[in-house]
Amino acid sequence: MNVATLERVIDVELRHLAAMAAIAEEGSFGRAAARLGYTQSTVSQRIAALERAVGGPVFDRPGGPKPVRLTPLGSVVLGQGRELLAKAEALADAVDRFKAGDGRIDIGTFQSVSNVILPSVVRRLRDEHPGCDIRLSEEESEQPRIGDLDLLFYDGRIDGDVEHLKLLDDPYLLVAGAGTFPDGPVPLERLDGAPMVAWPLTCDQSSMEQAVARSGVRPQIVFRTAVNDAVLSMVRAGMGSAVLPWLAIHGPGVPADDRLSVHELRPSPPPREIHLHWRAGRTHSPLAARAIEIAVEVAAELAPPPAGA
Amino acid sequence: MNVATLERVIDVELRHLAAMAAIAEEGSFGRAAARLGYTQSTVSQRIAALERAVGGPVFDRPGGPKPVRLTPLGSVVLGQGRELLAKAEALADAVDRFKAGDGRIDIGTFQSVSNVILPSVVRRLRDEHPGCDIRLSEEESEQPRIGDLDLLFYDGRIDGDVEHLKLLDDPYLLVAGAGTFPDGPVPLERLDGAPMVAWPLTCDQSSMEQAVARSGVRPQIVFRTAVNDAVLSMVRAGMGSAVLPWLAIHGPGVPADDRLSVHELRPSPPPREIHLHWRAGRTHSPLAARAIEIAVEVAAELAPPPAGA
DNA sequence: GGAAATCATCGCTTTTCACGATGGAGTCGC
DNA sequence: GCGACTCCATCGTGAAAAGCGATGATTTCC
Repeated sequence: MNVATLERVIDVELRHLAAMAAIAEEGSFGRAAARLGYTQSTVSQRIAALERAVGGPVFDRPGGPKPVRLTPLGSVVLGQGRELLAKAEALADAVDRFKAGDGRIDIGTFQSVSNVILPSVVRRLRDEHPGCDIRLSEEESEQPRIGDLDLLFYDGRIDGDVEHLKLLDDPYLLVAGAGTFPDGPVPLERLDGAPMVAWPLTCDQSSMEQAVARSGVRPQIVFRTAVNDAVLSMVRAGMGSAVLPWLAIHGPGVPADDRLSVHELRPSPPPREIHLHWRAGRTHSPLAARAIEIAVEVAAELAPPPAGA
Repeated sequence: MNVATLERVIDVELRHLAAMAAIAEEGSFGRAAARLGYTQSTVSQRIAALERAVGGPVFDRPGGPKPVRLTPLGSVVLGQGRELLAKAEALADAVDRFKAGDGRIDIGTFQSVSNVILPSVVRRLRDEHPGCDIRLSEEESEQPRIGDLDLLFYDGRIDGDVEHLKLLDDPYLLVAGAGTFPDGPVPLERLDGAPMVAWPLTCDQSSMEQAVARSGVRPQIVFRTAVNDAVLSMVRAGMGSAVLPWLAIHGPGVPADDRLSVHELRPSPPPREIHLHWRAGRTHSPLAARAIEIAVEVAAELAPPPAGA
């Protein structure tokens, strides 16, 4: 009960308890040693160390072929020790599961930007790791924050300590009601003063409109909505044309529609870049690492956006 | 995920986890080291060992004055690790409590033999160790078994692998209705053919009666009951006399009674010996060790039985 | 760009671990 | 009884690890 003893108690080690449990089950130091793959003398010393740590004998050794038996102190130690060993095994299991790719991943996405990529990523990730816990969050704030997210899809730069990977260039195209413009590329200046439908000024939309404005072209924005289908419907209805990224027009989930015609712009505004972000200097979980790989694959598999064509 | 890794996971040690927890709380290897009383290089190596064991980094070290941060793997390990540390602390507490004398003790007693000693023992033990868990069992079988009992009071020999300690000699005395015999010692042969009340033939009763019989004296047993008060009442009622141990007559709880007279017998049968038994070769719990001491004290404090007087 | 803070690494000493061999203690069978 | 057997403790040895102090590399802040 002195101080030395109290300090000693924390010196119990998992090996000691494992040896003790094996002995209690086998009834013999030697058999326990064989089971654990050690020699008898090693096991004997481990128990001696354990007994030093707890401050008293944990086994009575009758000698001869009689099995050793727990002392009352030994019962206390082993009772708690088994729980400790169970927790240790739980830790090992948790680590293994983690390394197998189970676990949780938090992915952020903003606006409807990444909705053509993220579903495929999620589907493949779930297929590979059925036990994983994928959480998506779509913050609608102007300035996205990476916060505690593992990964963040966004089409612009994030401030803060962030690394990023460009998934793809998504060029802007002009969508107009069929017959509004002749087939083929449309000169950008044709949009000056033209009625247009557009997304709100978030994400890359501002950059694109600023680029257009720098060319001296000032379209007349007659309606803004974040709902992509609404934009296309308005174009169909003749309310105006729209400049939209390739993915928003040809992406999965956008049906072909012969009431619309799509044109390149000359000169073309700089394409929207879709990036995948994560906090700098952070080690990825296997799940996050795989998610990045999958995102790259998915981006590459999308029909290659007409780079300069 | 290979075999080597799997084997490694059980190599996590409590010190590694303690270091990890301290670092996670302090945000720095160096401060954690100071808190734990080690040097920074030692803590650094402990974490390196832990990372080897779990197969990956548990902290991201941004470098410079930025605090280190858990990796996803680190979160998993620390989450489980804290539980492990809590269990280890629980083990230490349990050991300390055990050594302080808390815990459980199983005491066996048989017949009413020890009922004058045991209550005092229990009272003193509870006073010293309020948290202790004292369990008494009174088996009524002919042959007492020590089983899993820590201590067993009995007035005879126990077979099996048992050590014992003689608490006291309890001499037999003759109890008769006042006036049945003249004051002073009574010759044993006066009991030949005399009506007598007696205990059942358990414990030392058989030995005593056999000893009497070997002297050629054959009393007439007119009633047997294990209830001591009933024996005395029958003697008072004139049904006969009785040969009872000193404790059964003068023990606590037996009121003085001038309708009874007590005599020594000449020759006196061998005294009943009250023993305390425990399984041979077993280490006692502190509680059991103290109980033995107390039992000896209590036995000594009983008014000394008239040895030969 | 320099100062400060932080963790990793190296060389070194001390302690611990694990082994094989030996010895002492107890049990069982003849 | 008396040897054969089984069991655990201990000793000596070599390898591994813990712990320390000093040094170095990297990053942040001023």
